Amino acid sequence: MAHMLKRAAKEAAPDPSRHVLIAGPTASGKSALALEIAAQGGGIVVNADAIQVFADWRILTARPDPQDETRAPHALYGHVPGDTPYSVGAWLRDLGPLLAGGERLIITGGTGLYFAALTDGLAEIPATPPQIRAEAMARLAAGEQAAMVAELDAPTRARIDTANPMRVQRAWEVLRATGRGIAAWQDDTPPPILPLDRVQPIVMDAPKDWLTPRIERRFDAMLAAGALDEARANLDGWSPDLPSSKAIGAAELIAHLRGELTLDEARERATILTRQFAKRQRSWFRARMNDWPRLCPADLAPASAQ
RNA sequence: AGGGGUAUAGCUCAGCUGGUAGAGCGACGGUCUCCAAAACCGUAGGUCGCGGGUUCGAACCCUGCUGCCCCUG
Repeated sequence: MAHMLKRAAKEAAPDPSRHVLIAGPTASGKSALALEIAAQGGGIVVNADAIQVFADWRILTARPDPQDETRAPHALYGHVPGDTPYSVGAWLRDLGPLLAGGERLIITGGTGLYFAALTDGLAEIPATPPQIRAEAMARLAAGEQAAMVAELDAPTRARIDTANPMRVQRAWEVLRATGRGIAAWQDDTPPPILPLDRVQPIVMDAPKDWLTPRIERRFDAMLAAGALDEARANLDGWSPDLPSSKAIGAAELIAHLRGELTLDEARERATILTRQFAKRQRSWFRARMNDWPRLCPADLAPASAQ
């Protein structure tokens, strides 16, 4: 099996001078492939996952472990405190110095939006002042979504999903903070930092029936690796509003420690959420990365491996 | 064994005085240019435990049976 991985790495990323992009759903074996590619051609493994950037919940978010980190340099993993807001824009900015460093990057993760920002570009919109975002969230909480939609400029209103509070909030705060509609900003999106034709992209095409049991096994492996101790360490002062609290399973493990869920219930809930998340990832990859070379991880990893 | 209760979607349950069924969760599909492991949209699925009866018409009323729960022995 290991030689299958070696061969796949060689075929997927034959040019050691070019950056590699590895996208794939959770638990699809991206990290193993990234490490193999690094072993063959060198490079820094760079995180492209919105939640693995956070320092807390290392085990639960399946970040590379210390042993993995001895096999290749890693970047943008766990470099943000769990209570600090983060976003695609922040990630692109963090990526800048790495790209300027000249070393080959192996950008690996499951956040489709991050890859889209990288290969398609991201509108350069000034950061929203915290007070304006707070106002937007307060109005949404007050049930004023329809009114906020009505306040948007027409092009933006036509473009965004007005039923989606997150999108309404974003569009509203951009208009409010900059005086210009988000649609106009997006129309001025600069060229991408890494056009697809300058990198070696790979998307893991993991069959659902192969992935589901892996997701379940991985959650048990996380528990065995100390996920509950991690939850215990995060218990004091934990809040669902913290940026890192979006890690799947965090709320469930905390609830279990508080005696609100049995461990089995927490496990059941967390694995369901993970499967649903993987489905959303596959939707994105199918729709937006159709032109990326596909790699079926079922062909190169033994079913028992995690 | 006797008394009482209950049986409706994969799961938990709604369904007023009879007009052939709904929700939440799950499942499945999709959307998404700055909270994206987020948020949102859509679809499917039920011989209403089984049989008989009353009625123009039964998930609902009557009756027999079966399963489960509680109480008493």
